Amino acid sequence: MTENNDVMPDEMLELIAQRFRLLSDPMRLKILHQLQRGEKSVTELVNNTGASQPNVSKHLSTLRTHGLVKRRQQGNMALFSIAAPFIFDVCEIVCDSMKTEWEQRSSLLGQPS
Amino acid sequence: MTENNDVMPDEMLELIAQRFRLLSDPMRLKILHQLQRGEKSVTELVNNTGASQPNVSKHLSTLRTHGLVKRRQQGNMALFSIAAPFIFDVCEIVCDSMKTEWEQRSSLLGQPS
DNA sequence: ACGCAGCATTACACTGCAGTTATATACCTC
DNA sequence: GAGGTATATAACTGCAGTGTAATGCTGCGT
Repeated sequence: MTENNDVMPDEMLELIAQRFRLLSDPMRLKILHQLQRGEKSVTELVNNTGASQPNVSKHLSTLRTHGLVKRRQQGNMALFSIAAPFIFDVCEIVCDSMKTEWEQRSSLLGQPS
Repeated sequence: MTENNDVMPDEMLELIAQRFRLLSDPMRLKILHQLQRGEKSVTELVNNTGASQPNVSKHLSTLRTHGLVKRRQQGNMALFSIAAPFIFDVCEIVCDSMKTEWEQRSSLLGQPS
């Protein structure tokens, strides 16, 4: 049997999973959240996130490789900014879902049957 | 300095990242995609995904632990279904983003400057 | 030219997690 | 209750990816 009801090749699933994986790290989310407020240099991100400089650079590198951020060189420093606004849409949905579930839990606890 | 501009505690980032991490595995996406078409038993999922039974069970277990699917026992078998519809919203956004980027690439290639 | 600040890259240790094998548990049928 | 089916769990292995320390590179100021 193993009917694979087509409509969704494994290759596609890999790509989608990869994109989610990029968002599955707290430090990367922190960096993206900082960038949401506009272009920032590496040093600024280091200061605002509390991570080490190599760490931030590495995250920015992978984010850029996968097209989530873009880089602009200005004199001595590198300025990064968001390249894929869809990020914030998915984050908002996830946040909302957490909020909703939390409210459901507390309302259930609030009025015991 | 290290101004942490509040508005987004690390604990929250951990939770969000965790949720994305659940969606960052192709096999789990495959399972969820199967469940999108309705309640399924473990054996059905095993057949439709091609994964081993322990593997599917384990994924279902973690998905359930984090509230993404729910379980209903019926006689001999366990029926699983989606518990967090928001999943498909975020997947749709990600898919759309990939599609958009792909079209941009191909349109750039299509009309060389 | 020299020294320094900003950033990237390398090599490496450590951790987490997916998948497998083997085994345990529950239920159904005869 | 014996045997088979459906699912869960445990222990283990291997790999991928995160963080760090050390080093390299580039452009700026003096």
